[in-house]
Amino acid sequence: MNELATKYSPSDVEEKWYGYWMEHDLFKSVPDSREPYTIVIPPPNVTGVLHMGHMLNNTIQDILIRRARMEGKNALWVPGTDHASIATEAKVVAKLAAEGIRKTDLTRDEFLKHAWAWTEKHGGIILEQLKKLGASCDWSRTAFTMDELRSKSVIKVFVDLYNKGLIYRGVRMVNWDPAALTALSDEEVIYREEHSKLYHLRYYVEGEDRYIVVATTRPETILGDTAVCVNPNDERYGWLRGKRVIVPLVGRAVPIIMDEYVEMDFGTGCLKVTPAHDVNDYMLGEKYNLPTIDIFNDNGTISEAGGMYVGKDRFDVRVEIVKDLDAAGLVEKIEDYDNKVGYSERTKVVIEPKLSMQWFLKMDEIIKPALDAVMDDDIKFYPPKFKNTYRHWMTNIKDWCISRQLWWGHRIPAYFLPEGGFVVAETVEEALELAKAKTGNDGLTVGDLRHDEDCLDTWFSSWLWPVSLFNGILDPDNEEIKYYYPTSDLVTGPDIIFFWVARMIIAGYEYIGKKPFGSVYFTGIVRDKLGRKMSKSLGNSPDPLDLIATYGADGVRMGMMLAAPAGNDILYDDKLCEQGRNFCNKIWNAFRLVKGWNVADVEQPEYALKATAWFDAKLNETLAEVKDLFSKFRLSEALMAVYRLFWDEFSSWYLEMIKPAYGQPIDRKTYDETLGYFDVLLRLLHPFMPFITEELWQHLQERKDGESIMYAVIPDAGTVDPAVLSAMEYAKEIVVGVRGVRATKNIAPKEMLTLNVIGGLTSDNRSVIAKLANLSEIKSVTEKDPSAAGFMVGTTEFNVPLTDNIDIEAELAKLNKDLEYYKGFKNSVLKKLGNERFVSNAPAAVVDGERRKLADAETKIKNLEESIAALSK
RNA sequence: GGGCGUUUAGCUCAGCUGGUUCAGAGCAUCUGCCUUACAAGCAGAGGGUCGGCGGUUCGAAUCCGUCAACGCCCACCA
Repeated sequence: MNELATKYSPSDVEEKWYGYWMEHDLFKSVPDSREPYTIVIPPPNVTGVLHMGHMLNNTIQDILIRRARMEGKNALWVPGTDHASIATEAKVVAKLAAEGIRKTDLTRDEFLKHAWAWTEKHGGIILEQLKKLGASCDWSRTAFTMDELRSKSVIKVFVDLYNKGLIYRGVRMVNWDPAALTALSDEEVIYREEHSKLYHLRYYVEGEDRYIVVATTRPETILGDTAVCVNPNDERYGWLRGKRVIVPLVGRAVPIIMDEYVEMDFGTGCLKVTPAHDVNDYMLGEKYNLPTIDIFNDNGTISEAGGMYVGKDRFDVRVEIVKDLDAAGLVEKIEDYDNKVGYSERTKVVIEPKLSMQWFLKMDEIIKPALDAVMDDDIKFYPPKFKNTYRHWMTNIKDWCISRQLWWGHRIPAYFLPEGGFVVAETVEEALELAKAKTGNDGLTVGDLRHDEDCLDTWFSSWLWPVSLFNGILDPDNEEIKYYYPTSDLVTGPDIIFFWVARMIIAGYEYIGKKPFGSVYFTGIVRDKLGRKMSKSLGNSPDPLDLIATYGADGVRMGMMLAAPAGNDILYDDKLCEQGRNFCNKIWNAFRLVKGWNVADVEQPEYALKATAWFDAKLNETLAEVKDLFSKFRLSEALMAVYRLFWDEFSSWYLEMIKPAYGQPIDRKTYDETLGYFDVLLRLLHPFMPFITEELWQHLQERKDGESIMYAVIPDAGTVDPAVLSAMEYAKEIVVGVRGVRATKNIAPKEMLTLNVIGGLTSDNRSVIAKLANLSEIKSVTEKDPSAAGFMVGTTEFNVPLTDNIDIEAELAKLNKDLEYYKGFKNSVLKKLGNERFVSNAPAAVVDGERRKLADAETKIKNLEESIAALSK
């Protein structure tokens, strides 16, 4: 053990201990009599790879899990992956395309075979990456949103909600993704501000030479115009009442309708109405019974119904039609215009509003318990500002479009009947029975039923995650759901608050009648130094595995946590990981130091007794502080508290205080006993830095096979005597004062000095001061030695007699500067105390405080003046 | 167009219901050190009129108003 290298080398250590933890099943949890602490992982996309966001998120979860485990709780972190319907399907389609295979050439089953092959090949890579980070998930429970249990749960829930009348099917205007060829939910549409054009087009009045001008950002949609609308109060257009206008180029005559929906101030005050391709126009169409002309194919090209430009892409047509309109003299003008355009979250193409038959979940009633739970803090959000966001979404919620025109996902359990209509059932056999009952036709066979082609939105399975992981849908009374549910904390990004968090809360109440988790910790977004979100597409994100290789998993974990207050974005910088790595090295070397000591049950010298009494207090103080910070999810502050405890208090101060003379024995308290300082420090650090702490903890004492710091309990804080702490802070200031004299006077640390204390020193820690400042003597004197360099701590003046001549001018200048400062300070206090209203209004304690400040300042001024006088002689 | 949040040292942030020298921490910077655990280190030091303005108060980084900058969320103005 004495041949430890001077630098910590993470790679072998990490592999070794992760293997050890796995081999001994240390991550495993089963229900028992202990209090459970449970986290379900936000399931990453099954074919995804680890990015910086995962890194942050999962580090936090692991810290919480490990800490809970060390508090004696039965800690369970359940891992798993999400089938990510649209994202995965897009990847498979792209892969097939590269091989020259089109999705449309395949049957559903053939396609799914490819998709499963893809999933098996790439699936789970991300989970392996999490292991490198040290994630202490119970891998025996690894779940998948499309495994058998989860799939059955989803189908059962669909049927149940349908039977409750909460799921319905109908033709609605939905967000259509022309690349993925599917409907999307409102949440899957991202709006972006764009610089575009506002085209002013001429619509001639039928049979007249007069025309009106209509402004539009989408000239290609005139192919689907079935009306023009003006505001009935708009005097400019009263004459249009009852007339019809000619759609430019198209030549179709469409009616003028009048509705107050139209803003008179916007554009020209005339609105073209295309009911098939705009949500508002659709409403107008309904209201005025307008025909709808769907001019687009599913892939965004112009359909036969468009009549012109058939088969051409919508954006090409926009350019072309403007040219043609212009040639025909039908363009009044073209203005620059900024508007919001909706894009598909996944495929990044412009969304097309489209009328289609879809499945929806009614939201207005089902959300109620979920809204209350968060508003009443039954589920706590950290930071709480997200309560607002949540409430706003919940109170403006619309029905959830849950069907997708995709194959990779949970197929909707609806079966269409030959005579029209459909039935909904968990299995085709049940569906057949229902169909027979519904139609009265006993001759129906399974072959007569047509299974709905659509599958469900990915989030329709992940919203069940905290429930389905414990089989709470299929078997609501099982031991596991009763023990682990509600889970404790959820750690996730605010970007999926609606997609996932809100919906899990809804499902939790609907299916278990209880909240799914007690607290939600929203992490920030990881950004680069320029403030840009780190992403693969921008190429500004380091590969987390490279970082782990460079800095060690512990170093990276610490680096992430140093900059990650709850809810704040974190600006990533390699410096952070460097700091983490350096800290590992510090811990490593502190261990090398103490391990070299000769321990024995020996009587301790005075300075060591003082040091130990103080560090006891300091340690307990930090234990309490860290516990408090954890309870508030202030993890970066908790880490900083431990960091400073280890580096400053323990290494720089305590170890220097007790450092034995070469070969001298030292007592066991520092490291050679259970719950000795080193042991407790490692325990405190372990949730943040699991690998190095396990490595050193195993070196600390002989351990049994299977024993691990993972289950070493973090002790509760003992009582702290604040007087012990402040006494040592005072002693430290004196030491710093002497060191300052050494630094300015160029005196080597090994040269012993005498310290004169004017008026004498009141301190229990003289022995510690003498040791750390390397003093041969601490002497009480009555006045300053003119050849000494001085400093002041509190109201006491100290000086160090020097053998060399000192620079009297410099010393005087320093003293005078101090004197000026304290005189100014005294004046401001005097002014305050001279203020009648302050003295009569402020609480007595505050006034007393000011009086004390005044007395202190006066003492200091007197001391300084005496020193100056002595020096000036 | 609505709502929310942020603005404190060069950087990232902490400062809870106004009052103990409250203006702090880490990093970075500067100076001196290869002092027998650690140069990925040790010792010491410098650095901010708390975004601007106005108000409440004996007293404001903290409370109120207002302005500015930045960020996020939501919304059907073509």
